[in-house]
Amino acid sequence: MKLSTKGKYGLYAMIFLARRHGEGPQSLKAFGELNLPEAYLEQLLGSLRRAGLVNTVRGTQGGYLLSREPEKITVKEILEAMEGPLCFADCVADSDQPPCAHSGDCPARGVWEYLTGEINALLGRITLSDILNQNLHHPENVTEETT
Amino acid sequence: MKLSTKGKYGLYAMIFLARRHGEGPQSLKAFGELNLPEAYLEQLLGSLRRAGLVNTVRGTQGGYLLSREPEKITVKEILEAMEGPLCFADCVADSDQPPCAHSGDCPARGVWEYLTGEINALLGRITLSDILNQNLHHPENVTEETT
DNA sequence: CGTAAACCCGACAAAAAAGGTCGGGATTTT
DNA sequence: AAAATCCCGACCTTTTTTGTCGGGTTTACG
Repeated sequence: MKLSTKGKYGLYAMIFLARRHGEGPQSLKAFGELNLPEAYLEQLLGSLRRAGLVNTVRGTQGGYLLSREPEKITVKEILEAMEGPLCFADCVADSDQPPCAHSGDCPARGVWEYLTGEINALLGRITLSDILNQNLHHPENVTEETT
Repeated sequence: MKLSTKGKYGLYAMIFLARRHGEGPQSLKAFGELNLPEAYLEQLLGSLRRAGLVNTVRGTQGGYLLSREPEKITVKEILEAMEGPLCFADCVADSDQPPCAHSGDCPARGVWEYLTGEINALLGRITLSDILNQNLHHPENVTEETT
């Protein structure tokens, strides 16, 4: 149960851009300080662009910049751009999916849906500016369930 | 961002056992109704046993059974047994891990820690009996963030 | 206008992980 | 002893991940 480097690098790149927000386009070389494979990062930035999270300026002096304010970009969007939508079981995401072993009354289905919803909500609550400000609050609702 | 079949099959198997809880050992063949590759499932059940989640009885009339009551087994334990611990970035799980690109003040680290904690808590709250009873309540703390 | 600095893009490839299969061994009941 | 089971490691195939590479396109600037 781990995140791929795509997701990690993608978030690192976005955090980098958030820090430089307002300072004009950041060239690929500028990302050098992150110590990530440059050619690979270029690909990832392409995905982020196609997902509408970054804008690019071509030509000399060009580079990448956030398409929106850091407080309007969530971790959910970034990870989804890099790794596709969160999906615990195909039968949940894709409606025309096979039997999932126990069609009809599959008892696991509820779990997948629940988890997908909760985790997406969680990821959707965290923005780039929250990260810069280390503003990651624990929602104080964790109702104790210890029998 | 998807779960592997290991995680899925593992949970399916555990739900199956939870349903038959109290009915004695369930042989591998009994799992047949789940329509999963038998030889593969056998492997997975081995992992579940080694993780202490199922007990086995060998010999004729043998099979697998839950090692504890369904309300004492969480989805977290099951998924961890199948896929290893949740880990967004190595630097969080493993303390002697390399630079993670921006050692020192890595701003992403807080996110990984936060997410790991939240998701583990979430998964740890769901038990097999919750699943059988479709008792997946939304913790009513989801503070709306829609600006 | 020419050149250099950038991004853009598709093809390729090595390595790792996923997803199984197989054969035989060990245990236990009957 | 035979049959039903689990146990285990070795092996294999396919897919995904994690990149690399080469060349094309766009644009600022002198």
